Amino acid sequence: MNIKDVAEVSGLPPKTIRYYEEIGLVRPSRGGNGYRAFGARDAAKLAFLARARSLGFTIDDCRALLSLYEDRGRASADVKTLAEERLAEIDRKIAELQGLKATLGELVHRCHGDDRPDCPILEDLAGSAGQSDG
Amino acid sequence: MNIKDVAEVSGLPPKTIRYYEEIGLVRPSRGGNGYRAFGARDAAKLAFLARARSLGFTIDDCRALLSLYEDRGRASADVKTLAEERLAEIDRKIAELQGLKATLGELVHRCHGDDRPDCPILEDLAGSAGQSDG
DNA sequence: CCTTGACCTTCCAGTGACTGGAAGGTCTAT
DNA sequence: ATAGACCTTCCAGTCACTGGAAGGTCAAGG
Repeated sequence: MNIKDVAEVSGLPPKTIRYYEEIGLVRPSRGGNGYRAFGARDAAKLAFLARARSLGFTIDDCRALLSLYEDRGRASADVKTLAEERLAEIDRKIAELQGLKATLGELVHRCHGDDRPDCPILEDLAGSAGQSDG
Repeated sequence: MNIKDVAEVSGLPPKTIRYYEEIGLVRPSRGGNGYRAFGARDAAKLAFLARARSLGFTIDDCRALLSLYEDRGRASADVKTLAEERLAEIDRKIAELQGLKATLGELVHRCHGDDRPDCPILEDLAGSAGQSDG
């Protein structure tokens, strides 16, 4: 399999696959012409990576996950721990975004949004300072 | 005001303030010794930037917001539009994270997390491919 | 054999928004 | 004079790619 085929199978762009080789996530063999030659196991690994990345795991997580994935004697607890950490981070981000949404939503709600210059959004951004008209 | 003072007033680290100067967001004057000299208006501008960034506006948004902020004849509708776009993006991100959370949460829930190797999380990541034991 | 065009290769640079660190100048107090 | 806190610039790194240039390879068609 050349890189374009494995890209289609795995759902990752060729550029990303080359990058993953560069950082040591995959190690495809090479043909006599210098082309990368991907086997079914490479393809599976890349699909695994694509899925893990899409679930919000970092590249470092993926590295750990991959070695767990390939370790027949792994403990599922190790995987679960990683996933729980990711979950906690996702929760943190959601909470942060909801805070942002509340603040910004309130500001938008209070702004009449017409052709006059007075605007609660700018007033909030300016805070208590910078109200001079200099 | 030297950079450290304006950093304390605005809540932005000195490095970030230098960066903001580099990209043209602020233009502090300089003393005879080459030190940046920040006035009250610079401080207000930086505080404005800190607040806008913390609300999720990009640097480009901030640029637009700043020029609106300094334009006495602005239309509040322009500000509102920007804020609404940011709000929509926040909503998109929240939805995406909630999807992630649902999927990952379900996987975590189904993983017993003990010292045995079988793990629904890895099975999901692997998808239908790559189930060989080679 | 030659051309076309799709593929492949490597290498370099850029993204966003900083952040860290090195090397060196300035200020203030003692 | 010296210490230490501050300031300056410049370069490199972060994260995970992504774009593009320059050039090599392959398969099909004439």
